[in-house]
Amino acid sequence: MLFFTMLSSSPRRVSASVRRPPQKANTRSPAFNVKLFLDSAGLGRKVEQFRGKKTIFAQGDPAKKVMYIQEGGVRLTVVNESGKEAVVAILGPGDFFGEGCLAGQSVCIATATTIAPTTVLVIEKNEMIRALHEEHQFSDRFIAHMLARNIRVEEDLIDQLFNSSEKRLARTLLLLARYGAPGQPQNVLPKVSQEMLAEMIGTTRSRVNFFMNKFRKLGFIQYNGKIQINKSLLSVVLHD
Amino acid sequence: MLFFTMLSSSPRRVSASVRRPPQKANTRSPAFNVKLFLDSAGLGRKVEQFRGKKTIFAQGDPAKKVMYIQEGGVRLTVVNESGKEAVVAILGPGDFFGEGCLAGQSVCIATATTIAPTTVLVIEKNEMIRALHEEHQFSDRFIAHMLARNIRVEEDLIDQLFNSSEKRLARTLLLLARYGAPGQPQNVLPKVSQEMLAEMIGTTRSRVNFFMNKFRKLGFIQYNGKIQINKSLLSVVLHD
DNA sequence: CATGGACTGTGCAATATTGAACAGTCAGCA
DNA sequence: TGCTGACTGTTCAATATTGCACAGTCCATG
Repeated sequence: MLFFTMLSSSPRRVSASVRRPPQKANTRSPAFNVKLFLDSAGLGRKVEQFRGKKTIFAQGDPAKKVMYIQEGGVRLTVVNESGKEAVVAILGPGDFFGEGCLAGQSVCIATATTIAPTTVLVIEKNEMIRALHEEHQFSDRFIAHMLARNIRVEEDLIDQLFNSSEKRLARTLLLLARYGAPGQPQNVLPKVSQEMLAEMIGTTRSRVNFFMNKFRKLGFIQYNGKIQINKSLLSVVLHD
Repeated sequence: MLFFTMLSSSPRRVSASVRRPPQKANTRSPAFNVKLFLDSAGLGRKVEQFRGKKTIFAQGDPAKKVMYIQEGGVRLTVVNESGKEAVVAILGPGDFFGEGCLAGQSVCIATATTIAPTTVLVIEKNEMIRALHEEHQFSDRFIAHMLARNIRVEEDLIDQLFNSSEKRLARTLLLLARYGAPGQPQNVLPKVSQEMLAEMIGTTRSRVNFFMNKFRKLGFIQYNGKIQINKSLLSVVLHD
């Protein structure tokens, strides 16, 4: 599961992607266990574990490995020349990342940071290429991942092109609600600061604060400590 | 080659993607000819040709086929509830599209329109899945395509998150210059209207007009009939 | 030649968005 | 207890952006 914990608020951030619920990626090939496959193929011997918020790789690092998330969550961010930061994706168990190197990218375009206790399998680029070429099930699985990932990024792009920050905020709140906070009713959000929300939808805290208060006045959300949303009312925002 | 011709200007459009030069996609697996492969595998028997601007499939149509562009160019667009239109991608020879159905999408999320005389191979979803599973070279090729496509969309997303419309315009002009107009020096752009530019970068014609005139005053571009750009000066805009 | 269609150039009022500042709340901690 | 850090609430002025409307240019076509 993902926990949206606070980050050291060094650079401003903007973002666009909220991970869809993990089952999407996980149930695509229910009969195929990537971890088992990698083990038996002699790959994925290398397992790395991270506690808390650690950097797995940073923007600009040489790109030579593909990662597979076994457990936990990872955020991919990119920074501007001016120090602004954008969250490109938030990934969970069953997702690959760092696969850009397969397409010839020699350096990482993004920084990968864990956002929860996380276990990843590390696969060398060359091993990955070989496995993709030789192992049907594995390449099927990877293709499924890329297709899903692509759809996700495209949705984010379309969201940015079409929607006002008000709608993007409403959409993000609804997406976050699908995770729920651990042990809370389904309409309670995991802990997220307004600044984090601003990063996630690609705007400023000012704006988020403005809309959060607006939504509150209109009864779309309530909060004191926990953020609760009224899904049906919030959905209305999305459709004008 | 791509020609940026005018469209009937029915709905307003916003967009984000300018196709990178075709060689990128085409040289990835120089030894492998998708057309030949599909022929020999008994796939791709179905070839469709389009002259001028035709709709290959429309948003909302049932999604059952994957297309492979042999020749020409295709634009993918999405429309809003409010009739606004976004150009999600502009594709050329060697690109696949409609591959969303492989990930379980039952209807097309985008409309595919040809923007030049175009030939596409049509592959049934089931045939595609089989070929991907069984033919190494074909799945390699497809993975390469998906990786490249993904990087492209991510770049567009990052561009939207970070950049002002002024920078996006500058970036788009530079990208367009890489095509060049047929038979013109490399700094002459293919024919594009300001409205089209607005669609491509996700803003309004007002804005584009404003910046085009600004760029002209500053000597970054000239035009009368043909748009010429000064690459080095325009690049400066990108880096503040 | 006259017309209509498709663009560009302009201007402008109505909004939307940014960026920064400052006070107030709350929890953990020396 | 008093501090500090991390948030939220609330301002506000400076810009940026949208959405029109209207005139002027160019070009193909009847």
